[in-house]
Amino acid sequence: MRQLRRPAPGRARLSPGILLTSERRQCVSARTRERLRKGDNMHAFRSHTCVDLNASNVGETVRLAGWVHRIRDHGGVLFIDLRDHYGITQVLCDSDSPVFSEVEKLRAEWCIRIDGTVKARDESLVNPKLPTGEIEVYIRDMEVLGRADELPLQVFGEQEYPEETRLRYRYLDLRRAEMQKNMTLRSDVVAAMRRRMWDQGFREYQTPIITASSPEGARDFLVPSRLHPGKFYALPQAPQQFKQLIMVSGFDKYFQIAPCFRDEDPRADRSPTDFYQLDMEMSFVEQQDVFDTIQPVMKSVFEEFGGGRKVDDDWPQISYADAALWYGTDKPDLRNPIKMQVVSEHFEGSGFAIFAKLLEQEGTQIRAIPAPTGGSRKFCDRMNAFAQKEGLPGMGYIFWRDKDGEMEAAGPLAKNIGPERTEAIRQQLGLGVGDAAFFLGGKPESFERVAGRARTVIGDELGLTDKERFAFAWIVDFPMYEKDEESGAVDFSHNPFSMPQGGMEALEGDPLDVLGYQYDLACNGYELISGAIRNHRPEIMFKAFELAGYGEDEVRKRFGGMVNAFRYGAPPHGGCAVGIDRTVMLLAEEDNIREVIMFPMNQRAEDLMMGAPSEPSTDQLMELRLRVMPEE
RNA sequence: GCGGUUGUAGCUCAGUUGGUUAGAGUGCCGGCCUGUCACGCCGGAGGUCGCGGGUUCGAGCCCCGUCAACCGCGCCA
Repeated sequence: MRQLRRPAPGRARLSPGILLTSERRQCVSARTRERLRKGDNMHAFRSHTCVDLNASNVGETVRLAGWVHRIRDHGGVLFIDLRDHYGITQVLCDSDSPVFSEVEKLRAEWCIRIDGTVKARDESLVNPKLPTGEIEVYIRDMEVLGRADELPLQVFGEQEYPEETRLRYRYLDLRRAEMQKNMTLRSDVVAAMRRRMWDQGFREYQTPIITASSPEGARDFLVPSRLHPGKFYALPQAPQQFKQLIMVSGFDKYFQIAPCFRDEDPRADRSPTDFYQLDMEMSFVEQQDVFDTIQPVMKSVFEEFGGGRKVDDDWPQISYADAALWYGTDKPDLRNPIKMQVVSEHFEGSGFAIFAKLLEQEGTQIRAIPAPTGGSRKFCDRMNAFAQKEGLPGMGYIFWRDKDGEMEAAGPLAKNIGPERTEAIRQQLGLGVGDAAFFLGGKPESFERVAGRARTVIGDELGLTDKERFAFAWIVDFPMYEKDEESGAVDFSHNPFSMPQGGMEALEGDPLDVLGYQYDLACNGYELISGAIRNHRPEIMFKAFELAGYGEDEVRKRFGGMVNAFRYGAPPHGGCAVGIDRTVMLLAEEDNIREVIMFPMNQRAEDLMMGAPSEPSTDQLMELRLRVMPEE
């Protein structure tokens, strides 16, 4: 029987038996079939992959298959870089070869099979950049397996292409080295996550993809029901309720590499339509138990696949309130050492009228962003311009410089508030000559986010942020509720199924003071994990929903399945979900999530390659008893 | 829905103060070349300067509108 050569240890393996023999017969050429009849013992397409051959194979007759990566035509001799998933082998051909005239016609990205002899390269001709660089294969036979039209994008080289082109011809884009690397990295990361969850006693269980719409989250994707005209299924935004039901069902430790579907507008770090989570849930645990379980999984994945970048040992737990104050975001980048501070007292009744007047209003604050080494007017003006671009009136600043051996505070603010207040601020922030500080005022929610972005830009521009590092932080104590600024209505700020800290008693007071056992993991400015200890007590859940304006009937109607389940001995439980796409994005050093997804949607949630979304046929609509409303 | 940036050859980009026939590199096609590995050399094709309107003797360049792409805001329990 024809056999593939066993790949060398440590190399990627060729999956055996991709096609059954009978199927394989149909896709080989007449010429190959002829050869097989003659007792040629070779596999129909290849005896080795394009990474396999080295000096030890010299003299062997081999068969290779792959894509024409690059052709160098010297007239009398042709060099071809033959590429497959595993590597590149230089094959060559001169006018003595029986197939020279056919090889001359080859073009980039044609898929071919060649037979040939492995030859040692002269020492001066060895290519140290290739694992196969010691040898080359002299072509004695060649078969075109798949011709290629003129290419809309080159596989060879590092030319950049518009994303529209890349997505429309994704199969070509994916042939490129960078994408092959990203996709195999992703596969390896997922395998590692699975292995580590199993090692910790978790089992993987599947949950439905077609399910019921769940309110109070992102927008659902709806699926019309043919058997129940006028009714709709929904694709799950996450297997949230199912995993909780798995806990009620007594399985103790669950995980799943779960697809999640949300009909939301995309961002660079957010895929529209669908994305993947490492979803996990466990029974009889408190918050710290969840951290202790998932933290080693994440840490080891980052250590294994992080390309040698440092992975912090200390993962601090920071309250949501502190994160907002210090970093202006609930997903801080701790590689950036800058911490913001409240400096209101130094501006109360000061000569800087804008801030002094502001502070007379209820709920206002002045906060400072210290900027060590940022002490030049040029830099300060640039940051001020940044704040204006972000929609703020501007950012006041003070910077400290040396004047005749004495420290001098400069900038418009320093003049207005006088030397004593300026000095007090400097001492509070721990700054000195050559440093600067920026100031923002108002109601925190009005400037916090811009302040957070300014902190990031300052850290980047001053080179304070260590890029060769993964810095993690658990963000804890999220508020259960928030008030809608316009309507004044109280609603859940995060997961409505989270257990409020303090239980039933806590729900008797001001809802806005209630914190939840709800947590995120931030890494380098991205939210990688979100999770919670769940509310498994029906009476507390009804109360929690009541505060957000949902009556018991409403809750039963919408979450009836889960609420009922909690009446039959629900265990305390909690868990979290890891954003797989974002994790891989960080590991691959990409800043766009589409670089680590094989077939992503574009920015308008369209698949240009497959043509999604598309209009249904009239028959399909009839069957579903749907009619499309014309556009206004 | 809103804001920012970009839009010139298949691709990456240049294009001066508004002034002759809009360029380069790369890719493509043809020719030459027996040691290249980003091969080299010669030649060629390839353009509705995103689209529409305006100002002007004259617009790739200025103005207005519009479309598309990306990034961000809203949104993302």
